[in-house]
Amino acid sequence: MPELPEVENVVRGLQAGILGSRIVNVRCHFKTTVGGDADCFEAALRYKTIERITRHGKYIFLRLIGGDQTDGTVSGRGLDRRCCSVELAVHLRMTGQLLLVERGSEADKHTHLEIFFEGGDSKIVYRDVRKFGRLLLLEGGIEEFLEEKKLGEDALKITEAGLFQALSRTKRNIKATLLDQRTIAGMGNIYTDEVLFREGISPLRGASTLSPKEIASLLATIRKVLRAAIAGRGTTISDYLSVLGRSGSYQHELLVYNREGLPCSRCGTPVSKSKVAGRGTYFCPNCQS
DNA sequence: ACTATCCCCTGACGGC
DNA sequence: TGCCGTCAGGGGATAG
Repeated sequence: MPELPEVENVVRGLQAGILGSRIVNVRCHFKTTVGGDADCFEAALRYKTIERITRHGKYIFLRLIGGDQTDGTVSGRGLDRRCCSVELAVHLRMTGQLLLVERGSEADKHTHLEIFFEGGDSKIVYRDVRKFGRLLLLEGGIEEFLEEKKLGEDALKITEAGLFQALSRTKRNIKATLLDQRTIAGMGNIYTDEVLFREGISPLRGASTLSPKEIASLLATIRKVLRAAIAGRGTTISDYLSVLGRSGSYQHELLVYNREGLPCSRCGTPVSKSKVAGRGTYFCPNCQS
């Protein structure tokens, strides 16, 4: 399940692989992935150039410019380029993958989209076993989209003051609050459990009961864990792969997630699993309170 | 406004 | 071997 570190690795892979490339063809095999109208989506992408690739939380944004011409020149030369740029927002949800593969490789039954580029011998494919992921063309800009979704600050950018404010105004527990993308964007089930374990905080603890000191420590750990996971090329439990098809390595660094019944690395008590905020939640009943 | 629950979707897995 | 139920979970929709 791609969370911030996995998405960041995908962004870096895309930047290395397709930044500046011009799209010459798009094939959509499952229209729900692109919001329902495959023809419209394909036409909107065709002949555009990928100018910028960014991320906010678990969303990837590709800025596309140009298009509407087949002769290779950037349209609107001498005009305001912004008038023909569009943002493509991508959310991988649970099992989505963006892969850079050989142009001639066959699309399997889980490949929902193929994007072909000018020159070169590769293409980008979007695969998604469970079909939860979406690729969405934004009418407005990124800022407008973030506002509409009410997304919180990115987990690597939020300040102590910002996190304090977000945690103090809810009656929910800390796990549900950190998972809520409107509070802080980028945390998912795995990294939330890991961070709370490292902080010795029970997932059931009320978010608003954390002291400023605890919040400062929590944020430092959020940053530390996310950065280490990015450096470890993400966590591969079942589906996550980099753009080049490579597994992550951070699953080997996990201290509680997926470790039900195994001894806590700090005190030896068996790691518990229960359902919190509707998610399978791993924690040490002795170390976290 | 806030919170909890259901739903989407497929593959893996356990029980019989 | 195969059938069936359950689980996994991000986020949108809906209900309370």
